[in-house]
Amino acid sequence: MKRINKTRYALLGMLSHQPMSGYDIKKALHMSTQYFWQESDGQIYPILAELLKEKCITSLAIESQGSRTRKVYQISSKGLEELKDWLVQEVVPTIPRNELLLKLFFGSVVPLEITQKHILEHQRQLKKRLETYKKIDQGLGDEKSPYQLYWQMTVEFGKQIVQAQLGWCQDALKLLKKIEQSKSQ
Amino acid sequence: MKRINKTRYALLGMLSHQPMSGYDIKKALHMSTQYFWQESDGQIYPILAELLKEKCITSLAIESQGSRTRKVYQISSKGLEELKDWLVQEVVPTIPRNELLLKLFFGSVVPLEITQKHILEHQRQLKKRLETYKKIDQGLGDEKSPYQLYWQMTVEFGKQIVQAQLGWCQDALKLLKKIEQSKSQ
DNA sequence: GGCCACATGTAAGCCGTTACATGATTTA
DNA sequence: TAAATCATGTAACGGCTTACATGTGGCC
Repeated sequence: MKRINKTRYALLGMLSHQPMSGYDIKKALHMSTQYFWQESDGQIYPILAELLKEKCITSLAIESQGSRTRKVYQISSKGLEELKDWLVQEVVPTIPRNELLLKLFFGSVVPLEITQKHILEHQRQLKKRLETYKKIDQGLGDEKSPYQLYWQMTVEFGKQIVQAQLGWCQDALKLLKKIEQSKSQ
Repeated sequence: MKRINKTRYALLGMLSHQPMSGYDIKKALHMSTQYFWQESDGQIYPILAELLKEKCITSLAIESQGSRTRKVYQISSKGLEELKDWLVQEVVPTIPRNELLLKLFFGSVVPLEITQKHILEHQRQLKKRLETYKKIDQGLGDEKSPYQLYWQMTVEFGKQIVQAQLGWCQDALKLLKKIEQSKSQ
């Protein structure tokens, strides 16, 4: 089974919302999908060039100010078809690696406090993330453009996951404390 | 910042529990960490050889039956130190990509039913996964070896996450149905 | 003047999966 | 006798990150 480059679709997808430059896409991804999809420079620019060559996108404008250029791209009908073809295909399930859980799994090798620290740090980050979600929610406001609704759904997903993890953190910390006490006796 | 090969630590970690062959490790990973850490053949065998050369593990036994050989490895004190060094280091937070959410995010590009189908399929898989967790729980039973407790914690994590996602699936499906009805009027 | 954001790109190189190669043993 | 499991390995290749390279414009 050939692996497909999903970056293509992330780029096409963003351009399906509105014409943008590579830099714009990067920023937009950071704003909206930061917790489930990121792209790096090393991917964005080369693949954008590829898409242009394949006529999946067209160069809408090249704005120049001095030696500073800005290339704005627009999705073409061919690109839109390709995007749709991918969107209707079944999601290929993949198991992401979780380093925290791997360290936890081998927790018996190190002192209990190490695991405790990892969980506390995770908890801290989760709380920060919840704040970000709240800000996004406010930004989304009551507008209901067709794609803001779908955005909202992904944010809701993130919130649920984070809250579940926060719950787990509490339980795990409690359990560790209990073990700690039973050992010190 | 150099990227470090975490497969090393997954292998060392498994060997810290007990001596095993590459094939054993693969099976053990599948049994215990399948939902947050997997390794493929193409990684396991070469890295096992590397670890042996660096004396982080030793070859405990080479059992042969005909032309079928089985190499059992044991972690060395050097390997154990390396494992511990990694375990105490802070977890580097990484955002895993989520293809389901990406397709959802671009949901406005395709008919509503497509998104519905993706979520239903996800729901189906989550339910299957819950069953697996229950089986693992039964297998873990009441034994309390030092590392089974940590295993339990990772299983608990998985269960929480899955349940949160199942809740989200219901909400999302309800929302989609509402939109569907308001459109058909 | 210095820092940050804007803006586009290239190159190196690891990481990891997939497919290939090989063959024995057990089980239905 | 066919299929599944046991068992170890290699090769190809793509994906992706990181670091490098370069320069402008605005703000404090």
